Amino acid sequence: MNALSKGEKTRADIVECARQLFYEHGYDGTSFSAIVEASGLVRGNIYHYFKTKDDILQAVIELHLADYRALLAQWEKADDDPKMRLLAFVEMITGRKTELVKYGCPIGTLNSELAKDRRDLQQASRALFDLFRDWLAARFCELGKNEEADALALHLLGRAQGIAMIAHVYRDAKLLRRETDQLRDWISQL
Amino acid sequence: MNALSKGEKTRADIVECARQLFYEHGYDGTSFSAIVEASGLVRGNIYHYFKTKDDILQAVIELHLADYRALLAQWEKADDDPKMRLLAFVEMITGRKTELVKYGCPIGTLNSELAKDRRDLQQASRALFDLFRDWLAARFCELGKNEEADALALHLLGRAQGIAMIAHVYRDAKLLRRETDQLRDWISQL
DNA sequence: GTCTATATATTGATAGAC
DNA sequence: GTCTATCAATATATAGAC
Repeated sequence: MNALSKGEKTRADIVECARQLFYEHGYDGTSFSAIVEASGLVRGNIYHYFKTKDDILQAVIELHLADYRALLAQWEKADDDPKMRLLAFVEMITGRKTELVKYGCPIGTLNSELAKDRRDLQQASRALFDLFRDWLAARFCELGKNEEADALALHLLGRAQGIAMIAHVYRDAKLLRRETDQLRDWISQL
Repeated sequence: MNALSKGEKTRADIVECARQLFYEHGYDGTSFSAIVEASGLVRGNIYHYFKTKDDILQAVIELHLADYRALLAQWEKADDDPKMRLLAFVEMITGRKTELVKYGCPIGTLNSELAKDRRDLQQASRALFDLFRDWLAARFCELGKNEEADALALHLLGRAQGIAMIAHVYRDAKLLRRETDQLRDWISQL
């Protein structure tokens, strides 16, 4: 099961390479050639799989969505307590601090870049924010905060984005740790 | 006084146009040609004033620095109370909400973009963060929070960045207003 | 499905007459 | 200080033999 044909595997390889390159160098900062080289393909061959660079980004966003959906499902499975589930979100941040300090938040930096000049693509990548927004809001509902659930979800998302951004700008993992501790306190006191 | 020679005025025009273009479309998203056109110059002429695009960015950063230094001085002059001075920082965010929702924070989005692939330039643009970081920390010192002044400054900067980012991603001015109200409360209760 | 060769546009940047 | 012409590099993208 889960067997991929050769073409499917090549396609999956391209998307995985592109995701990492987009994360490390940005969408605009990643050339078609860079993706081709990283994938071990030959120059013109990539066009057999993707017509345009924008198509690759769409596939990268879908891969992100699938991965994060699986992660959220895992958090829900691991614990029934809504506060523990919210803490799992914060744990993700501290657990990924090394890459966050180096490259920033994969969702935030992507959206931020695309929002400037590629509003069509930004709309697609905003689905990643929506995924977390809705999941977090559902947890706040579980806590009985139905009225303010969405506002609380956006607040927490914003806090997380701010932390990731400052930690990225100053390349400071200690700051990230200190700030996530405050987030944990905030959740505990809800 | 303050008279600019023709060359100096042309140079200042280029920098002002570049600043706006970098803000609206990003550094990488702004071509040399775009700056030339916006400045009303002729194609090759811009190289008389700036050897490289990176040089233009340096000048843009310095323009930003000068403007923000003047703004901070104005806030200090307007009120002696440290809390009121901190509130002036928050007022800036709400006062600029239209452009923040449209293009994000000029400092944050610039740093975020450059941090990905142009670490040399990011280091220069980080001076803009340092300017606010040091100024905010000085205000927390005035409040007697000497030990935690820098941590509080970075916390406030992060909160502001997170708010700007989410408001930008969702193009939502109401969210920005709601979140800055919370920042105001946070400052009042210090 | 793979590979070579190439088209076409745009980029940042330069040389040199005026 | 202004303008024209142009360069070299790189970008995305295509055609077509194998």
